[in-house]
Amino acid sequence: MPLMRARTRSPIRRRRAGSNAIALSDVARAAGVSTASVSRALNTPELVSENVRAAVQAAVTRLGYIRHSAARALASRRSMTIGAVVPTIAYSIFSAGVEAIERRLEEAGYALLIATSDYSLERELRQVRILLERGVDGVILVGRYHRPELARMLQERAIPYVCQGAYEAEGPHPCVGFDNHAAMASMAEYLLGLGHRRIAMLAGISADNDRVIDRIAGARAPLNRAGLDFVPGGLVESRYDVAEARLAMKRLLALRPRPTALLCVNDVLALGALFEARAEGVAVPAELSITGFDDFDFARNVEPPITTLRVPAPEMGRGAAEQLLQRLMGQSPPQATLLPTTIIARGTTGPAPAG
Amino acid sequence: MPLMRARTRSPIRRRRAGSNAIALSDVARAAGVSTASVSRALNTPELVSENVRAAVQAAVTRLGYIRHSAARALASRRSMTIGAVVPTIAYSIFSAGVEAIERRLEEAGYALLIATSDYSLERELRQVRILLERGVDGVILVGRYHRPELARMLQERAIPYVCQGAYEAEGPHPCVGFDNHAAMASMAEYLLGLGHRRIAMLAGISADNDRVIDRIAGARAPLNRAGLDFVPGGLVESRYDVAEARLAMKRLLALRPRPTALLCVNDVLALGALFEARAEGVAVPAELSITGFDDFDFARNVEPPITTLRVPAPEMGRGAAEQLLQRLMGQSPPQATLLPTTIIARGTTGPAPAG
DNA sequence: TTGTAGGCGTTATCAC
DNA sequence: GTGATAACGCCTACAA
Repeated sequence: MPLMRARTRSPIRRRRAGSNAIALSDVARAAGVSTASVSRALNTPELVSENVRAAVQAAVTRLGYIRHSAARALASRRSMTIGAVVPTIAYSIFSAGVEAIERRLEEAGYALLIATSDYSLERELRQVRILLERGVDGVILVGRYHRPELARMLQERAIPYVCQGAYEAEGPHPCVGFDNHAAMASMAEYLLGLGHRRIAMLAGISADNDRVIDRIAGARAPLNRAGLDFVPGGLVESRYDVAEARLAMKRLLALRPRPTALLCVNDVLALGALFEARAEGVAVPAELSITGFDDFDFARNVEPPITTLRVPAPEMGRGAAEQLLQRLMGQSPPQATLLPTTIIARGTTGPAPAG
Repeated sequence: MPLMRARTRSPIRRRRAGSNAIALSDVARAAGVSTASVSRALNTPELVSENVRAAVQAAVTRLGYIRHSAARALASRRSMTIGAVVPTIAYSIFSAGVEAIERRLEEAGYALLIATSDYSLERELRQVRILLERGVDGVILVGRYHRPELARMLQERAIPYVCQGAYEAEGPHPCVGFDNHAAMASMAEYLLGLGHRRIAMLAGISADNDRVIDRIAGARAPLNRAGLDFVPGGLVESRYDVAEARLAMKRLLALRPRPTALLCVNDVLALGALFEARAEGVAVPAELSITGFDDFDFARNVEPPITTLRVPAPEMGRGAAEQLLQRLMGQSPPQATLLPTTIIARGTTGPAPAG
């Protein structure tokens, strides 16, 4: 009996440093009930008598007890935490989405761990690994493209996930979003309808980015159907930054003959294009029509207000959270949810100039 | 020996549902070492032999082991998680700060739990309570004003915290930021120096918001020294939203005689003011000078570019994270860190019109 | 409805 | 440098 020996040798009970915080057992003692009852009173009050509930409640407030979620997570095998990986939160479309996710999760008692991928799928994968270490119960991603290991890791651990901001009816990933291809196609058709034939495109960096790729292809489709394409040299990529967009726009404005219309992949790019056009003395929309994408705050307030396409960012965030919560409760929501987008015609577009 | 009895009764070892994931003990078995050695190989590799390190490493990758941070948190009494409460992440100044915080924390192996207060101190307090339940090791807040219970809760649990975006040399809270009063005072002096005497102010909602209050007082100070004040009816509050700012600006433009200069509490408000002025045909800066605050992306790109005051948002975020990390490592960084701001004179300000 | 007690996956203490 | 093994604070199957 080596155990006895050990006990005999060091009769003083071993204690780890710094366990000073009030624990559930302290509440139990104060309330004169068992720890199980305290746990139940806190988590499933309907399973406990009125007396116990009141006593526990009183003890909790008196002692200022705060639950220890690491211990809960360990024992219950659920962390009540969701992870989200977004490209950046510095662009209002994403931050609006994240805020919506957070609000919905908060209602359900979940916390949100946010990580940024900086538009890199490799970094996205690393971030998901970190989120898994953190024991998230579910994951929210952006877009259709992901490293194959990512889904594998998630599926192996049976961690539900939802991709937001894109839509793919038959795709491998659950998603809630809109059809980027169709949306941009409708914008291109709108320009064609205005009589434009010389059309250019200011895109984001397409590497790793399905939304950009879909939007470029979406713009091209109706052009091709009309026997057209972007003007030669008329497809330029730029980071999502007004200053960079202006630089890219410089190149587009140097094309001869100049395009009469420009499709931008988002509103930041459109804003940069608009500023640069104005600085170069190019009249918008008289000489050049410009379209945005997203409908962020400033789109409607610049002069002229930007014609753009409203993207349902908060609805997507809320929808993604909702779908994840349903999965977490064992339900089977639809694999893909399609949200609508609308073209908002404002002041930066007009009929193609004559000639 | 009741234990023996129990064992005899149910000889099959009890197993909780779903403990399917690979645990550290699995790695230990695979590597042929003890769990203690695995733990050491992972956390303090310098304390184990090369052999053990290699064997553990191999087993980890072969099994696809991922650490269980709840268990780590429980055993080590540190969650390696920091909480941050910001008013909103939908405004680029805050999202830039949050991104900077996140980057620095990531380097140090900490995760960031983000919560929003929506500019309410009450909600901020609730969010901190939730963060404490989550077992955060430290907290980052915004501003000087907080509910007294907040600091008490944090101090009771010895959770370090830092307030960001404001500066108070002798204040009760550790902080890293700049002096809102002084910054806005310098802007007011700048306008006085341009000869303006009829000055108005477009402020944010001042309730619960020390930054707004400090900036209003800061603007007033040099005016008062010059025997002036805002023009009657010339102090208006608005939410941080371009549309709302335009509404507020309408009232300011209706004042007679009209102010010749307007101090805005941030760039969003300045942008709204600028748009509204233009819509009303008021020439900026010929008839009216407008100043912003923050220097967000669009400030330099609108036409005319906005005169504003650069706020070191990423530096504050990084600095706050840094200071917290130091506290977590048992160091004692300065209680208050002051960061510089600079006026950036651009196109929305000019000399006061004659007469 | 309530209590008992084992186990969740790690870390850290102790002994070697 | 390494191994054995008590905690860590809570949840929950089971028994009463």
